[in-house]
Amino acid sequence: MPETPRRTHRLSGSRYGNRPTMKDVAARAGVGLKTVSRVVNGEPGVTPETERRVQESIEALGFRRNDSARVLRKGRTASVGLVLEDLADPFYGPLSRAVEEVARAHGALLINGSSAEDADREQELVLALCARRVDGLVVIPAGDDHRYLEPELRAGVATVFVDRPAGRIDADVVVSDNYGGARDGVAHLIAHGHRRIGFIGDMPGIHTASERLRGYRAAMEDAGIPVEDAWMSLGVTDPERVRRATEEMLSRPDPVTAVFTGNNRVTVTVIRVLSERSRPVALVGFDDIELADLLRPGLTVVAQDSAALGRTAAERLFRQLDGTLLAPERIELPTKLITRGSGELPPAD
Amino acid sequence: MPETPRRTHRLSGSRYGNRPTMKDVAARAGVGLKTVSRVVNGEPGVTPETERRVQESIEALGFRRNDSARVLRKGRTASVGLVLEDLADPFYGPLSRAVEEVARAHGALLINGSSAEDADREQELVLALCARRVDGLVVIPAGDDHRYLEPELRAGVATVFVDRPAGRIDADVVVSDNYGGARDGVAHLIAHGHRRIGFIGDMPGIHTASERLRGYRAAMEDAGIPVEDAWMSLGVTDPERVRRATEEMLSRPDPVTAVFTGNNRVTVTVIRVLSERSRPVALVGFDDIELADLLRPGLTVVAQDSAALGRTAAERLFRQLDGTLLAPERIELPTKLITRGSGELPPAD
DNA sequence: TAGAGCCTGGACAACGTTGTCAGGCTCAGG
DNA sequence: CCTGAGCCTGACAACGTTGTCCAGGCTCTA
Repeated sequence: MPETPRRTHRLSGSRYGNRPTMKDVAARAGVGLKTVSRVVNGEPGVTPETERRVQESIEALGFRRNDSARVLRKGRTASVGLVLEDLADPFYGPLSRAVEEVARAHGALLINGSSAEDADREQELVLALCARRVDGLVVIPAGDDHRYLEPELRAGVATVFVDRPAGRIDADVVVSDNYGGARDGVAHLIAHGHRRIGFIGDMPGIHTASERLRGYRAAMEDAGIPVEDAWMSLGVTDPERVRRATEEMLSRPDPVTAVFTGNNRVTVTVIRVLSERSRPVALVGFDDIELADLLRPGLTVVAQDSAALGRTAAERLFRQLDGTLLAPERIELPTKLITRGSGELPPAD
Repeated sequence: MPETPRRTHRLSGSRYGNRPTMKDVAARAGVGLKTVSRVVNGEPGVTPETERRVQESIEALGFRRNDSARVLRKGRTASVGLVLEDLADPFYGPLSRAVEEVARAHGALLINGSSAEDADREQELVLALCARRVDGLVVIPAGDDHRYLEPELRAGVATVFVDRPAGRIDADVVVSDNYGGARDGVAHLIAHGHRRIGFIGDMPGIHTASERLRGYRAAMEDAGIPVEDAWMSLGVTDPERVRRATEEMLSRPDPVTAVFTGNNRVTVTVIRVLSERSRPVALVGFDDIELADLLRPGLTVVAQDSAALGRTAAERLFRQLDGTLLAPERIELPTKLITRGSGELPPAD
């Protein structure tokens, strides 16, 4: 990481960090160093009069305790790290916020970083957080090998993986029921008379994607419908390619009459494609989308509760820190089918 | 803040934080402490052979440098703080991500917190970040008095306010052209023949809200249209009340034929109300919304570029840290009118 | 009035790292 | 063989805080 060595000063001559310390406060108040510490931390054993003098001194100097030093001494940082894929994705906003709320309730701050779906960057971020000695880590994995975390786990850094399981280590995991959700969603389409159903999802290397694909296959098999390869498009996620994939499925001599989309980004693009066509095509998407109810037809989705994922993970994290928790566990949260119209369209054969 | 005093241990007897230090690494490798430091920091002056031994030792022990100690020594934390209103709001996701990207380019981590639109909580968060000695702060203000930051500014903590100006202190500010954007949006409605135009926005105490209201009034005045009080609904933001306010405007003997909404949350609710009515009502909203193009009619908006706000602020922050920057400045980013249909509906008189 | 016990305050070490500085080694040149 | 230059290496202090421990002064009682 690039350092910034040179630094001209914004203020006259004073060094950066030339901030008042407890020593300065003590000198000004005419008390000992430790007395200031006691006042700052609300410890007992200080006369009201002394306390007043110290407080006045703190105000006057604009003193703020240096938590780096405190952490060094105490061993706990009262901060937790969150590594996710992309904060700008509407799926992660509520998740992050939920983690933050739980952290706040435990008096901890949240440091977060986006891995941009890159395993190396994930590791770099996680290790940077560990170097800062966060008390705990919530990780939405990008990579599939997390053995690099072994020393941290051994050292007692609380760790919870969310949305996707950890790779090659034994750790707490909180995930949605991707398999069951997808199966239900596809079964819903089948129940409305569809037999030729397309699936557009992410690379099967991604755990959530492969689980959803598995759910799709299971629903089809349950209904005794053989799946044709041409109905599935995997690893396709950028808008242009999703568009092409969708159009191909719809232009076959035997076109699909319904589509199941594997995540919110894919869903959005497919909606665009379908909205340009006259023949109605049924659609169920994985992940809810804002305004889904305002589309015509309304969008039927398999919704996962991203805030609940974050909350559950964070609560588990702090239970690890309490020592309340023993063995790593895998928690699966249910998904919910929300019908709004697009999934209930009959096949246009 | 509540501390968690008790703590049972996850691992056998070892204290938490009983992690290897440079001293341990040094002992195992049979070298001096400082030599380890040199290897860890890539400083020159270490024999390849010595370096190898040290590296081996680091691997074996799972050593990670303790950045708290490092920070204490060096004075810089290589982290910046971001305080915003609510990470779960789609407006802030891209903003936060943009700040993170710039920080990353400068080798810094991002710590963020949500103020939940509460001035006390904002201050609490900001001071917590200062206690951690973040190098810089990006703040989306909830409160309107930031004099509590004076000691930090004096101490050289880089600070940039975004989206709304700072209160009672002199600091860098990056905002959208709320006034101009609203004026353009309303003028757009007027240009399409509307004269009775409603405005639904947040409390005028919020800077962005009052600026947008000012823009509304200006556009009306420019067109020589006297504004009636009943056309304006201020400080109304929760869905139920927005709904009522909208319905009242539309049910008057002289109903409004168009509505200008002051932020994305209001817009969404108004869309819902309008979609239930048969008579078409024109709508222009402040802030873009995902899928706005898929609605029928498409939603016309005054869009601000939240990522650009974040990027601009963060870049300015690091220029402060470079010492490149001198006087605090106010930067205004333009907004963009995106026409998609709802704003071009003619008045249904 | 003296002694016991309590309350307040402060001196000191320690946390893990980095900057400074000096010592020891090697090697070339005289 | 000696000297000096140059390269590695490590001892030590310092960063700002908190935990431990002790001293001094006070109050209260016998």
